[in-house]
Amino acid sequence: MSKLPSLKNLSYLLALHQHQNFNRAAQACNVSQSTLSSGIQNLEEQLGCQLIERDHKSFLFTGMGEEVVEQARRILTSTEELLYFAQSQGKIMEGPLRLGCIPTIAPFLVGPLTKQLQVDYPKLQLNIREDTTENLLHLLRNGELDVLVLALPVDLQGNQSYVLGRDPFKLVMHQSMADNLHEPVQYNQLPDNSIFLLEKEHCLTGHAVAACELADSTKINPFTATSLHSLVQMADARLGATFIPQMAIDRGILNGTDLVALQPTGQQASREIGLVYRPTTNRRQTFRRLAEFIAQLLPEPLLK
Amino acid sequence: MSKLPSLKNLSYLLALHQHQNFNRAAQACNVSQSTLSSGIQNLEEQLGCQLIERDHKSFLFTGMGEEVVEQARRILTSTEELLYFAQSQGKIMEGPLRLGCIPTIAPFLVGPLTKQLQVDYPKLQLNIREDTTENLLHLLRNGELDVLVLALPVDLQGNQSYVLGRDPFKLVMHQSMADNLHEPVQYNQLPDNSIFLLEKEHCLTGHAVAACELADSTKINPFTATSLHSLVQMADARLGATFIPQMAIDRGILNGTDLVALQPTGQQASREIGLVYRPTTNRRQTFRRLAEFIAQLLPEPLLK
DNA sequence: TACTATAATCGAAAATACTAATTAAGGCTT
DNA sequence: AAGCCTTAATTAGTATTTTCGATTATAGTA
Repeated sequence: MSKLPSLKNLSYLLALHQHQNFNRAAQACNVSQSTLSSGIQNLEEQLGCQLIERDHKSFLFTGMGEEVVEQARRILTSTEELLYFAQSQGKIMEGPLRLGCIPTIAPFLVGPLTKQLQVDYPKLQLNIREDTTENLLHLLRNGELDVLVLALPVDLQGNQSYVLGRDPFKLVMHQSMADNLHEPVQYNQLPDNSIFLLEKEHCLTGHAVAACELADSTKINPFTATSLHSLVQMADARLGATFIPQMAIDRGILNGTDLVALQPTGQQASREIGLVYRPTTNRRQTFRRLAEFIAQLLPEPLLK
Repeated sequence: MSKLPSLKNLSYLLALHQHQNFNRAAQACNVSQSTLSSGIQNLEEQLGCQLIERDHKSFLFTGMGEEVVEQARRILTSTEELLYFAQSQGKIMEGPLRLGCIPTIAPFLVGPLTKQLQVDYPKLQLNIREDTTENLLHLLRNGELDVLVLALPVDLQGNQSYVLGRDPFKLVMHQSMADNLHEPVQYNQLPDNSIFLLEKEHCLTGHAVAACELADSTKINPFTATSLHSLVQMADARLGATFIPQMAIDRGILNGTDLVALQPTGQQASREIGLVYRPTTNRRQTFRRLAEFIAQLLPEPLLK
């Protein structure tokens, strides 16, 4: 059996991939440029294949190089997790935890979550990153985040998940608009272009349309908002109606407005909230505990 | 960030876990006992926790030690895969491939499979291990096998799978027993204790009973067989009837007997055959190709 | 008590990793 | 086109780490 590549050299390769420059990568690794350079050459020799195409001025990762980077990232992430796990002596609710959350959940979950975690698990250092589903999944893969709170269903790309609970959608509109409507609201009672949604980057848009069975796209206004708060303001300005998740309403997003929340059409007019983690993790116990913890903060907990 | 443990030291730990003896483990690693000993101590220091409890005469892995071993195994397997992948230059159908297969599939698949692989991919070195589902899954986890052919459904324990196709069950009995039966056979026409099955270690037993909707357990003879060939012989000796998969029949398991194969009851009286692999693998392309390859050898291919 | 087997320790030797300085080449500015 | 800047590779010397063989310490066994 040939000798295994060293983690050190693999980390050099990752740094080089990230910085695309030997000097900066070397700096990031706290070694000299020559060390990194020879480390990479070493690796190429051990793996018996070319990872980067060099020219005297610059270089380019080969296809094989890119694939090795991918796999190396997973190996290093696993090793870091092992180190962390051992060092924390199996204390599952202590130390840093990097959590990613989508923008249509974060503002309404993070407050109560951090507050309650502080009470129950004061040694847990929660680090939260808010971004789109797609970006969060990328960061999870790269080992830059440990766990995500997403709205399901979504292509988990090989990751695993716990289903935490459901979050009902409400059809929100100005009081004056709601007068002659019956619940659940039939959308054909609404004028064309009267429903406002978020930009399509937000998974909430698709989930709401599907869950609330809004088949008639002529009701949807082509102008999109960038946040739930914008949607609320637009509805309050009597521009039209919109879908708002119960979580946001519970956290008072409609306070100080003249908006009402009506039951929309749809067998199960709600989205599912899930906790997503790498299949290779060794922090399942932590995530399980966290899942139970978050579930109890949702409008309709499903877990446990 | 603390320094990562070295792969070498992790492999020392694995060897020690396997051999439960410093000298033998060191021999297996081709290093001296002192090297291995200090490697382990080094690892404990880096991880900041005790992995083995020592007494001057012997030692014992701690709970943490066992968990670290588990995770280390995964890391080393990934790294070996990376090495193998790079060294084979992405040639997906070359080199060694360790395949596990259950005993109710292997004898009827391996022959045609190796023969045809030899023609299409002569550089692929297929290494086959026959064992129960449970044992095979264990070997897959430990990185001692690369891929499994199993009958589904089964608890994949976090592994991933391709569904290859279906393999119908037939109710096999002596010609003289079949005379006054109509297909699909109603089991209440059969005497008590007249259906013979395999030992319960074989997943075929459960799959056949479920797929063929054999609800009445009084029909099942408590005496169990250890192989399909035994079942066939018992049926040929007019002891009773049994379920035999189509794959086995196609490969001539009934040749030279006076047995007939009847259609059993059941909406879908068949088992599913799947190819199972680790979620962390980087040989998906190989497995995908192999899956397509195996599928075409099944009675009812589903893939592609 | 001598003998065997075990794992830890120690010091020297060997292998490896690292650095600073230098080289070589391409692109940019003047 | 000359000079300068940036880039990655190379070189040679140094520092660090790894490894080994020998030894020690301990416990069980004949």
